[in-house]
Amino acid sequence: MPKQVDHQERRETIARALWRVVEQRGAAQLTLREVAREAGISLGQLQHYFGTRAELLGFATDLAGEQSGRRAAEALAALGERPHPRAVLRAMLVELLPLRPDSRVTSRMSAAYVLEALHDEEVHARARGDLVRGREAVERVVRQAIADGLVAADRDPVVETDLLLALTGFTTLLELGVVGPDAALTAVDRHLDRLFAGEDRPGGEGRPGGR
Amino acid sequence: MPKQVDHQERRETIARALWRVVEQRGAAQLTLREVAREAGISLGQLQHYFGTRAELLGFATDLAGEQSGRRAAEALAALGERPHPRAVLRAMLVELLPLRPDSRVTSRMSAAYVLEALHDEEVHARARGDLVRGREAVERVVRQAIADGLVAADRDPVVETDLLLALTGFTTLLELGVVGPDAALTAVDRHLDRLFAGEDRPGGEGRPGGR
DNA sequence: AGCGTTATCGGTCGGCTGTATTATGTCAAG
DNA sequence: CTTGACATAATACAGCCGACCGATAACGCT
Repeated sequence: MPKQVDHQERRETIARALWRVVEQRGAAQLTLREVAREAGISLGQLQHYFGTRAELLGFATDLAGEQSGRRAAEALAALGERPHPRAVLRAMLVELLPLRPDSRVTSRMSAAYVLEALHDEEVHARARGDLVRGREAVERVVRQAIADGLVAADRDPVVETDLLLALTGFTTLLELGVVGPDAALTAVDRHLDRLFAGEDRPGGEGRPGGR
Repeated sequence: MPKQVDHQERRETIARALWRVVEQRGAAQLTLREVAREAGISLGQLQHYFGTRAELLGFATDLAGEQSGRRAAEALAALGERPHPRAVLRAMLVELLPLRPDSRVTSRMSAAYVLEALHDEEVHARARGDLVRGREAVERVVRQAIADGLVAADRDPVVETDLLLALTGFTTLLELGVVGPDAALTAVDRHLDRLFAGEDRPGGEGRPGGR
């Protein structure tokens, strides 16, 4: 069946098989043969589309990044024309947390990616660049919210941005089942409550949510 | 020199060599031969003390956990007889973040550990158990602080505990150099400020700290 | 002094890895 | 119908892995 084949589509199929391997079997089992088996193709065929292992890894991580970005953009678009900054920040955070299958895959991919980045100069630079860019996007929203009077003026935008990004620490807690999705979302909402509350509602209504 | 040898000490020496390998070369390079080279011993000798790779890994991670716990206990002891709960929580959080060489090692160890835990039933149970126990310790401090009136009574101890633990999300930001140690500490302090401030000081004095 | 125990080493084994090479099959254009 | 480019498969290969083994030597004890 070697009729002309859509290379890009083939490569994406293989990359998705790689994601499944990483998610289900772990980064240690990430071998060319395992990916080929998961994709239902032969090793030789895989190598026909990716000459080297590094090329496959780069393509798969890039695709995961794009996919994650696309989902974030869709979530933001669903918020309407001029969404409340609080909703924007919430959507960004929710997308980063492994709450739904889609974001769980990319979350695990980037976890393995970060771990490798600690010992690879080039990967480190790319991972750092991605994160810095994300940070800037969050900080812009925070600054605008302060300028619009939605967040108290004495809040330091740098500190608030850092605290928001640090909430991705829920990832570990969620993956290990220490907290449930509802508890994580409740905590995120409380944090956003306080960020946007000025001083009128420092606490919360106290719904019984949690864990 | 086969004079009688302190087995426990030998095993700890080897475990520390393993830590160095994980920290400097990465979890992917974690092989028996590499550890033996780092420890300056032969592969055969290493296997004399650890019959299997899994045994070595278990011992090394256990030791890392104990070490981390010991450092946390020391930090707490240094706070004096009846320390302020705020200082207790701060010390716990600081110990979890990769700010000093010691805690950076254990931080990376546990990062690799968590990543493997996602696909290994037994490792998952142990990692989860450790984290759950840590969570309970934090929640006890939070509840006591509320009972003592140091934290506003309308704060949900579960939510506050989750938010505190989520601050470990700074780990990734720190390791990739997206934020500096000073920025992370500033943000942690601000969060604790607000937790212990009731409603009199919802903001902060606004020192120029950061990044 | 002699013997059992412990420590250390080097080598070997089967297995798995990423990569490369070769062979076979399939299609479209000249 | 031939030719050549593409698709797929099968296999080879060199390297590293964890596990295992036997030889050797230094001690502790009797």
